[in-house]
Amino acid sequence: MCEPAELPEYNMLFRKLRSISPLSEDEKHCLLTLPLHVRTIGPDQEIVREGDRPAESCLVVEGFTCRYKFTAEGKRQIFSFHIAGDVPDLQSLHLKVMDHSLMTLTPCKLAFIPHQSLTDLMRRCPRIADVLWRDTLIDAAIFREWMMGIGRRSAETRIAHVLCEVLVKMRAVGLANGHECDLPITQAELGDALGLSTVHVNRSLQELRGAGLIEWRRGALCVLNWEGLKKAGEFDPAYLHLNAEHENAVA
Amino acid sequence: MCEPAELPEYNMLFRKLRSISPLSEDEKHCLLTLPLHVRTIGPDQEIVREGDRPAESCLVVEGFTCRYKFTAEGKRQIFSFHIAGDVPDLQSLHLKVMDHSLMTLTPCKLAFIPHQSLTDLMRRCPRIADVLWRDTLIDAAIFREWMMGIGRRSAETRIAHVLCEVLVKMRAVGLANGHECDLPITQAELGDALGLSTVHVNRSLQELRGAGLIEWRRGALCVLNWEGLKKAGEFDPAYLHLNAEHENAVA
DNA sequence: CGCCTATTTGATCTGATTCAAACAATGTGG
DNA sequence: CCACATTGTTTGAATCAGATCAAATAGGCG
Repeated sequence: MCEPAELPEYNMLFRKLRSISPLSEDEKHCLLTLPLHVRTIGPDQEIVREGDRPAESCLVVEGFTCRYKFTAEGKRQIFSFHIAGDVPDLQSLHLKVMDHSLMTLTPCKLAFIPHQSLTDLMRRCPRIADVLWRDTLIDAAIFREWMMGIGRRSAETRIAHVLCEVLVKMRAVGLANGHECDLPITQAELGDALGLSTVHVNRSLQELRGAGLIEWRRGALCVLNWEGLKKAGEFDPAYLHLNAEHENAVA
Repeated sequence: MCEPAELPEYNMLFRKLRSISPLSEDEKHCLLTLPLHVRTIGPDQEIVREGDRPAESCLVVEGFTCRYKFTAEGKRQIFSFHIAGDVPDLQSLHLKVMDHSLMTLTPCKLAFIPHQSLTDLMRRCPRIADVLWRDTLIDAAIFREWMMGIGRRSAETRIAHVLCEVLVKMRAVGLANGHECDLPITQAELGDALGLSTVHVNRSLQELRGAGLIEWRRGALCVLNWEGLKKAGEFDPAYLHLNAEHENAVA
């Protein structure tokens, strides 16, 4: 048996929160009191469904998940991708009924946290409440950035942008080495996130590859020219509001 | 001189918060202790600019405002419209640097609230902190809904949807009579919000008018066929998470 | 090997953009 | 009260980014 602090579920949560706000030792210890129920789940599984009233929130410990919803005509819009450390349905703490669904994209290890435990934690440690609120606000900032992309930017720019975003987020929680990270999602999923058809995602990716900006094979993204990709994606990480003080801070 | 409770600034804030969560008399009185500095401002004026570090948040008392940002190529994306009762930059409480700008669309009466006062209020009255957090989460839900529209719905559907949204929000704070409300924005602004060109907004509006769903002249929107417009916009108000208990609750 | 899923390519079509110009409404100063 | 400027709406025509349809190729895996 190992110490709570070493368990990957606590570790990822800690890394995530530290990436958006400095945490004291006290606050770190506070986090370790959270009861987490870990569950392993396959790819393409629903975690929470639109209309549900969850009594717990889910921390991603391993794998990739996404939020999404379907149009009346059956078209899917993906609202966000989530990586280890994220708590994609934290909002259900204050919005009781889910207005969208949550699913795994890859096999995942998820840790479920009862809302009651979160409420207790935040009462004992108001600073953590602030950090969690901040996290939901950053979520909203990312939605805005995606809106901007979908509404006003070209397919190629959009794709470059989201690739930058994923890499920076992965780096912030220590899941990237250099300019490489896992990205085990399909082009169709990327299309559903960016409001593009699979075919067009494919052709735009070829442009980015052709320009020597990226490689992306077997679920691994490798950015060959970071400055070039940033420029192609009009990417400025300010909207991610990352904690500049900590070691994994972005370039 | 009139009682604080009757001043429109306190009244609109109260109505807004009540529209998303029940408020006790105590909490209502708590709100009245907030120091507000009211200012009147013309149309098309910047309130806060991307990069700013505001020390206060702004409550819309009268008029319409919007959040927005420009692409590298100078295209504007509007992220949200804000009506009386909204506090569009509440988030600056936890995200110090603005990642987008805020401007008036019409002449406005704005009430500025120092962050410190908000922090004090929330310490004294944690329920209000919860309601404000909830408000920022509803904001995010609206972003998701707009993303869905921009990414996956036709121009006509998008427009119908946002018109439904505005009417419901106006009704929730008592600013609509029946199926009519003010909507003093231009078609160009609507286009920037929905990722459409002005020309296409115009033609799509003609469809909606032709179908007998709406009238929209001289800054006033009149919905002639609510059920029809809801259907045309695939509109389901669940994502607005309005407080069903209170009198102005939606049909 | 054979199956299933993901990527890639080609051809065609279309919703929406762009450009350009006319028209309507509102406001302003003389 | 009217000429004129300004801003917003409307119309028409040409064009294009991206969708759709259809089929071929390539990986991964039991």
